[in-house]
Amino acid sequence: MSIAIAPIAKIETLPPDIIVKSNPKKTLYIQLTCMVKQPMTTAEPQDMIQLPRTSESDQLKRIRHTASHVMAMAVQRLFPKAQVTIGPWTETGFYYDFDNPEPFSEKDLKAIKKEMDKIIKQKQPVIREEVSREEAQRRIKELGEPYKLEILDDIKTEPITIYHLGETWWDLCAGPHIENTSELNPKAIDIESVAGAYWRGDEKRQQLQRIYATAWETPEQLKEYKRRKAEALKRDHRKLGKELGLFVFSDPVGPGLPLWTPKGTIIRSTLEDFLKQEQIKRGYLPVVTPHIARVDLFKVSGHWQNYQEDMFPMMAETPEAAAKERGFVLKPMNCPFHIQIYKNELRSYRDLPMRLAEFGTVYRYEQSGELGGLTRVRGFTVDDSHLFVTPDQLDGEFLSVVDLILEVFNSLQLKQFKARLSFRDPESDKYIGSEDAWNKAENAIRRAVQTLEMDYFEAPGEAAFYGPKLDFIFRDVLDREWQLGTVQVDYNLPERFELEYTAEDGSRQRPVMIHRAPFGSLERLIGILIEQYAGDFPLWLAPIQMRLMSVNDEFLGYAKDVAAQLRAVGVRAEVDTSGDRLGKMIRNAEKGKIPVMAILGGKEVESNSLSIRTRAQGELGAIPVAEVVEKMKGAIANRTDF
RNA sequence: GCCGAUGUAGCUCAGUGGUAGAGCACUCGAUUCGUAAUCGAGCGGUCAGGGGUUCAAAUCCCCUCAUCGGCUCCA
Repeated sequence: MSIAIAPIAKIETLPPDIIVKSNPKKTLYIQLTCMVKQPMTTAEPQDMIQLPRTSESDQLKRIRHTASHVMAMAVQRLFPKAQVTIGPWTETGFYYDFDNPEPFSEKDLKAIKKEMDKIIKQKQPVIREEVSREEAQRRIKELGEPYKLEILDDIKTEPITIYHLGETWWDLCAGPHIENTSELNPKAIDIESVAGAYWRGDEKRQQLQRIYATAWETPEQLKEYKRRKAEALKRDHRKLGKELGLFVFSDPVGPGLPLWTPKGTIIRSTLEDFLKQEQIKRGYLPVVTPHIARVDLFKVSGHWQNYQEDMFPMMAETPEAAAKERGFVLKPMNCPFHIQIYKNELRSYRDLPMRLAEFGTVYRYEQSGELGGLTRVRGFTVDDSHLFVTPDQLDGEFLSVVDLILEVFNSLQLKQFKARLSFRDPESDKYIGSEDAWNKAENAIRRAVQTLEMDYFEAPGEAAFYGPKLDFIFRDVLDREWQLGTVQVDYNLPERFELEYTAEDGSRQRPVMIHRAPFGSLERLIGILIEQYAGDFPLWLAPIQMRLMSVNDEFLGYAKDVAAQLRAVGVRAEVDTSGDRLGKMIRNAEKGKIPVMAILGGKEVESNSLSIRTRAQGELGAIPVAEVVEKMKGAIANRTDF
């Protein structure tokens, strides 16, 4: 079979992520992300000052390596009991992890910065030395720093390089460094924050104190970096969501359980309607399933065994039932429900592919420290669909799902993302199913991204326990990465639930499942969208699309009349009846980020027109009402601007 | 879950042991106004919740809850 894939609109991937994580498991991930096929550039606004990225600037690497040593030296001068561990650069700065009996306070950070400035002024030379493994071990033992011994064990090559800072302080380091601390500018360095971090990223091990800091070539770069950070904070979806009244969290309801206000709900349902339309075009079938089910359902799927800790506790009618694990649970996934619908009838190959789709709300008991805004919540809605396909249909269906997802991103102007092939970790035993099934599934995904000529990277160990995934990763304003869309190939759940269809020759065959969600989570998507648009939703998504303002209340009747005409054709229009002066009404509409404003007075009433002002373009002058109605209708339908 | 910080009116915030404040929002009154803030008055608080110290606690101490920054986790 062949499938038509629409040409993919220009897609920019995020630049490779080279932030070094303390978790050794993630080292591989870091290296692989560097291998994105074509290095892409970030869409930088026309800023006066270009900020270099550490990964692209040898000089910044040197500055940050040395600055981290200066910081570690300062800490050990002020806190003699502090042990040093690792201190890598990141894309925007560097950090250093210390084992200190007491956590560092804000005051300590200031003192550390002062001490750093002192060290820099002392013009300490940075001297590279190569030593043998034995010599390195001897010196570490002399110092009494056990963490360094562990680090040494990880360094596989010889000789071992040591960097000295002045006469007494040194650290294991691969470099490169600058030659003298006098090359650092204290005014281009800043200590930012302190946080706990586990040694080697392992929560069972010692928790260290991580100090985050940043260092630049010039004070101007530091200033610009801080300006951008402050700028980014303004578009934080938690801040904008509150200001624009899109959603709220309420203590009595509980953490991680967002309440959607009317304005936020309009955005939600508009997104839902948009995707439902796309799905109808592609032969999806709508289903609805309940929020709870017997725990047994999730025992068959394996979720109970794998994720019991992360599910809301089971509801049982009696203590006896609870003891026997007989009860109901809030669903953490929709797939077992859709599987039951599939199983309700004996399916023929003629029924396949069968694409069951639902906006299904799931509940997961996320760790308290993980909750945050809309990006990580305990109750969220997945634009979930499960495709039951014959093995022959797998490739074609997979491609058409990815095509849909890219189409969705394109419509939402989500242009920057990374495509991650989340495969199994060959070392781990948490995965169910046969080697053969996994290979088939992983190859299907690889074939798809290669057919589509997408930029992608492979991430071993990131697969779901039942199958590999193609994940679409986006960044928030604080540069944190979040998974939105996902497509998963699954041979295992059909096996566990004993799914079948009757083939052409009359034999019983097992279907393959594709799990897919373009949005991933409606909550997370809207969080990302708010930040992406900085609250300025495109016209078709804007909760209020037009506000009409009368220069005085003499013409309110006309305003209400026109608003009714607009609403009659599906435009979300409203009238400002506050009685405020025009300037104030405009200010309020601008602050509310309403895309189109219509001002009217005697002149407009006389000519049956509206004076249009858009947020994007400002004053457009008087336009006849009929034309405004048509333009609004057209722009909303075509998802364009007024 | 772990480390740290924070929690005062609907919102943004001031108030370091001695009578709870400001701006905006809201309500009322006046103003009828042409492209980002008209003027005036009024309403509004168990200072997150609970316990303790003190003659006296928003303020000091303890516990709980929530939020924020990290770490860990993420079907």
